[in-house]
Amino acid sequence: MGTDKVKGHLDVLLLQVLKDGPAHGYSVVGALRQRSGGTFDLPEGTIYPALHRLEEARFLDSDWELVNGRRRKLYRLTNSGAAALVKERNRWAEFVAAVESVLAPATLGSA
Amino acid sequence: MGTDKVKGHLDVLLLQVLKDGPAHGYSVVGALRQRSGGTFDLPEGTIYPALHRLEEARFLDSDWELVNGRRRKLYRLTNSGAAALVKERNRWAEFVAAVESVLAPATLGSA
DNA sequence: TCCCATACATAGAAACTCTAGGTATCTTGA
DNA sequence: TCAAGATACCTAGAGTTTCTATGTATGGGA
Repeated sequence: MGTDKVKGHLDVLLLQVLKDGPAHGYSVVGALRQRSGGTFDLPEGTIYPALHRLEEARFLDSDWELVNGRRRKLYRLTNSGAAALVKERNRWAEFVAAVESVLAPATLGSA
Repeated sequence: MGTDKVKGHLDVLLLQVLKDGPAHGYSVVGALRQRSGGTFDLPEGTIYPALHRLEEARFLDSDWELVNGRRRKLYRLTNSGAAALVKERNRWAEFVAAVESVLAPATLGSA
């Protein structure tokens, strides 16, 4: 059915998590789950393509790591990614404000 | 490019607007624009199919009106639609809380 | 008379996320 | 030892939503 939990806001979430420190994809899944209190329990099939997309947009770059015989792709926020994060956070704030003002009862008078 | 302003939250918005009084599609466009302070300036191609979808889900029902020689389809919230609105508003609140907690800086300690 | 606002509608494109698979390594426990 | 589960990566295709583009029709104002 496509539950669609993040509703088009994945990018801000990923950029923010990576702003708080470099991380690899699999750990980002856990970070989002923890930081959202379990609400964002996203499948890997959501995270990996999104990270690729952000890397291609130059908002992230990456290096391969080898830890205990397992390879990891460590992502880091670029300067351009940090700028994008600021922009995306502003968009988010605007978006919330707009929805909230629609959800506010009309009877109170909008003026 | 697909600006995609409402990001999967159109339904709450429509249900709320119609909860505040019956309305026809074209006027809903204006209502959303006004109540969102111009942020949600949605094309008719977004609104009409969404209203059809909500009507098919029994959250709305409608009657044709004739006003000044122009026909209008007046939509009304059903009881089931009112219940859906409550549920959707709760979802929205949860969603905002989850995003905000991810956007809060990790350095403050999540515990 | 022509254009704009009003008022409806749909088809197809585009974007995003999820489902569902696949590979490989390390650890733990039976 | 061997199976299972956690770790860690990946992609193709489906599904949903929203937008673009287009079409029809009426009423009013310049």
